[in-house]
Amino acid sequence: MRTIRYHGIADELRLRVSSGVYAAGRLLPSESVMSVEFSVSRVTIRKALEILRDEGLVKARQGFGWFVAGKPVQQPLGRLATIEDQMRDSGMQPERRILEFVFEKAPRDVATILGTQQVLRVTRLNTADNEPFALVTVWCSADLGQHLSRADVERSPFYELLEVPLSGASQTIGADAARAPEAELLNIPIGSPVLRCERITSGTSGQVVLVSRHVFPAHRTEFVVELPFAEPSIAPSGLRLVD
Amino acid sequence: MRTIRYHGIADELRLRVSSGVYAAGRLLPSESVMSVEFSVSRVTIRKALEILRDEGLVKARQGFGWFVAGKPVQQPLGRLATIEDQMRDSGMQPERRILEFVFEKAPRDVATILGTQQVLRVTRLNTADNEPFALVTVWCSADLGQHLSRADVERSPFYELLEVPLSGASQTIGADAARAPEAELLNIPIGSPVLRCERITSGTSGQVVLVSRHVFPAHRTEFVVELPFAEPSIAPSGLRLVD
DNA sequence: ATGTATACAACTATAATACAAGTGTGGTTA
DNA sequence: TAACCACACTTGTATTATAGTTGTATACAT
Repeated sequence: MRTIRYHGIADELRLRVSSGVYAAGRLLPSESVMSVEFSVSRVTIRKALEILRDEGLVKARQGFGWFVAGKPVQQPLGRLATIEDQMRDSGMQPERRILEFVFEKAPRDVATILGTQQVLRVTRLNTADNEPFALVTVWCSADLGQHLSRADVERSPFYELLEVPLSGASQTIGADAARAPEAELLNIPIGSPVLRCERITSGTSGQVVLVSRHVFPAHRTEFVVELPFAEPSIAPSGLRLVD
Repeated sequence: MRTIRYHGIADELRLRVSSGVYAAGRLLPSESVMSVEFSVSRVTIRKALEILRDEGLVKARQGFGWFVAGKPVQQPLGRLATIEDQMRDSGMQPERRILEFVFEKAPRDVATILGTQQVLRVTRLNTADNEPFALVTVWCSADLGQHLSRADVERSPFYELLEVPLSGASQTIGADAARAPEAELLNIPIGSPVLRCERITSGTSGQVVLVSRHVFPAHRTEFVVELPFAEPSIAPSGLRLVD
């Protein structure tokens, strides 16, 4: 299977940036240096860097260099309140009802993400004032889950029960039509639109810890995302920290 | 009865694609390579591949290669960029068709957000590989829009045309059922799920510059949010309840 | 009708190269 | 001391060349 060169290079550079090999605010090696390191032309290196620029990971200044963009991009996203907080603020009573708590063989896609076949699956229904508003399925590896009991997940949020420190997550948001079982549980007509969200939560060492799927009735929920734009961020002048 | 060669080859390739031997979004071996592998001519390989293309399993781009289709376009959030670049990276050919370009009185909600009654409204249809992909309506104040022509917005993304520096945006994502007019334009059945987004883009001095509404067919799009650090919750961040 | 062989056009990614424009540094000059 | 300038180095941009890819057509064999 052929791969496009600069995609692979972008992957490698993304790894270095996110893993801290290239620290925040510091200059990256120049395009020429990198082109020698990867044994490709400067054009190809640029292509890879431009991908990372589009992702907001790095920035460039003509005549100066490429440097790792700071954290400000990530700040506004993290500041958004979670749904439970908002519900409590508006005086609602959030509750969760555990529907299933089983150790089983994971669906293939989940298995490949988690890297394990045997998993613990917990399916729960979140309600607010006795109105269902979210159907959640969480998978984690059977190893991790074997310390948990059904009573545990009924009492506390999942994240508090795991002894693994969590570091980050990737969240995918899409729309879909409600299928029969979930429609019944959520008390909505079959085929009515729902928000479908898949979240992959990773540990500090980068391994995938949790996979969770959420289904929300569309008419009751929406996502809000704050998007920061290219701020005038100028790296301190005269600062060249290439080791 | 003679067995037709390329039917068998198509079966084999279909198997590889659906079983994940050829991962989604990645390139297949070139026609020449495959013709050697199957010991047939390039023409025969093409016939097999064209069968799979008709089935929507793979796509081709001249001078680039064949790649596995089916993966919905993922829009990374957390950066303010056009999705068209993203689509080009995944090997698609994005185009936009301007449906309407009118100066008019804004709907009340848009007028209150923009702070103006007289606005320029541009409605366009984004396509990828001649498949409708997004229905977008953009409003900006008539003052700002009067420098623009229909040809301008046909050629370049809206952001590049405005002389006002942009600072950030707030985006609301929800699901909905497709209504009649948009369903027809997007070539989907009425009532099928769509992603509905409202984006409010602001300038550096905080004033609202653009209001835009986007409608995406659900099966073709999803949004991705990268969260650097896990929120203290399994629930997706940014989700809010609709009043 | 089906498959092979061949040729060529159009397109893509990459390489190699050149030059413009911006930045920091250090030396020179007034 | 302060202003200036030359220089090395950077990114930004454009051009040309090339190998490899799909798109398409034609001739021919089975």
